[in-house]
Amino acid sequence: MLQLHTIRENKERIIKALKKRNMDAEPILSAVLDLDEKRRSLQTELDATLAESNKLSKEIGMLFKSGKAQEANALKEQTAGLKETSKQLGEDLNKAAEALQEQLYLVPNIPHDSVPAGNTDEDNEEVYREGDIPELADGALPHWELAKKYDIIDFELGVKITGAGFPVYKGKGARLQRALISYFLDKNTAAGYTEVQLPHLVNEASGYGTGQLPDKEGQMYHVQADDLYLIPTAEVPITNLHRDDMLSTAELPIKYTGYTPCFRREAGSYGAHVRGLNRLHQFDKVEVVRVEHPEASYKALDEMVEHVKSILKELKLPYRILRLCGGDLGFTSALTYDFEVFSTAQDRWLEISSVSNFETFQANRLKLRFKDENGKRQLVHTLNGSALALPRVLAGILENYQTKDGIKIPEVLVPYCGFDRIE
RNA sequence: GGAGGAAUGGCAGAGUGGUCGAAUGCGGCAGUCUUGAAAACUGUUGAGGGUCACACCUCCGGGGGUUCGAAUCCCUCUUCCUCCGCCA
Repeated sequence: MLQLHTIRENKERIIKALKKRNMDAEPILSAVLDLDEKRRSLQTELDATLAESNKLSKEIGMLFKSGKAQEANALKEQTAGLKETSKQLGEDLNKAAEALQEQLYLVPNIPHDSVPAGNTDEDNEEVYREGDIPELADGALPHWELAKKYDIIDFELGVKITGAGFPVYKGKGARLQRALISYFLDKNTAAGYTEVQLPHLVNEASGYGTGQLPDKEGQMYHVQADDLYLIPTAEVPITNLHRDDMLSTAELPIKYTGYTPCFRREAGSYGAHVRGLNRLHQFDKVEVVRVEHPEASYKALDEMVEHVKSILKELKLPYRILRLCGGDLGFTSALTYDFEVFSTAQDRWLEISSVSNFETFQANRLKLRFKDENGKRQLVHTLNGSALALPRVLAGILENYQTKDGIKIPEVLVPYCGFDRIE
């Protein structure tokens, strides 16, 4: 959520920046500013009315104390009208504030200057590429075939016990998955991130805090009986750890890493591109989250990018980094880098990490602030990234490391797996 | 799940209808003293809105109500504690 004063002072600049998202923000920003003005004038009016009745109440109190009951009772009659007025103003004020909030929730974050214009993922800008794309022998298989061949992931069993998009990992498949989680967590904690284990269900306030609500309500699983949501990413519980906090500069930066399953309804997406592990309703992910001083946040973003690079390098997977264009940029993000590994057998790139700076967008919703060097309260910047998302990394490993008679395990994972081949 | 109790400023803890946004202690900040530090002493110190700055308004877990007036009374929700039951 953007801050009102930012909109008041930078309307034209914001409109221009939001054009990168292919959005004409003029109407909504004007509506926001109108509602803001309305809200404030109602507030002023209400304040004046309340000040008047407060004054009268005090007088009445003093009169009673000094035994002048009659005069007091006479004053009482004067308060009736004020009461009526303030009640009405209060209602109007609430309505205006609600309408304002509603509009404000619809405004996406302002893209960073470096965000390229563009409409779709085809307009994303490749900024880095590393690793050789292996030449596979004839008969190389996509991972869902490999999964079947070596009996390491069973999609049909998942369908039986739950539904499509809930795979069952078996034997060395399950072990490899667990190995990846441990390896990622070890890498992240070595880089200074504090490991946390989190609830996999969150309440409504948390959903609003990180921006999944209200705009992405349909993408989360909702447990109606208790009004809780299954987390779509660890970002939600982690970032909300600091909701409503007032931090000191000494506490910054805060760095967390956490492994959780992630649940996404992904309603309406079916077809060839979602086969196998490519898109699931439940998947595992290790996330990193940072809470930063505003002046340090872009340096932090670069650090996160370098960190993810170091992991992919160790796994020896061919990957590229994209700077997302305005049209592809997430609602809450100011700047996002996507990491994609090349899936040899599918001959396409698979997104395995997304690293973003949200600047103050989430912090404003979260009321997550700190006292700066001058003792002034400021919103922090929040950032997060996957390090890494499991299924597509697994797909990449299976496909890129396959040989005629088995799948090799990347060297760094062998100690975690306890085996070096899947046959 | 049942029965009781509680929720107040960074923390602890007073306050049961009228200058209470809230005593007191601790902590924080500033100063005096000191070569420096500690101790002691003095002052200062909640948040949000609003204003150039004041004024002013709101906030004592959330929501609603009674009253001229609510931290204080009533209803309701949430959370925590104690006891009982159940349980990995």
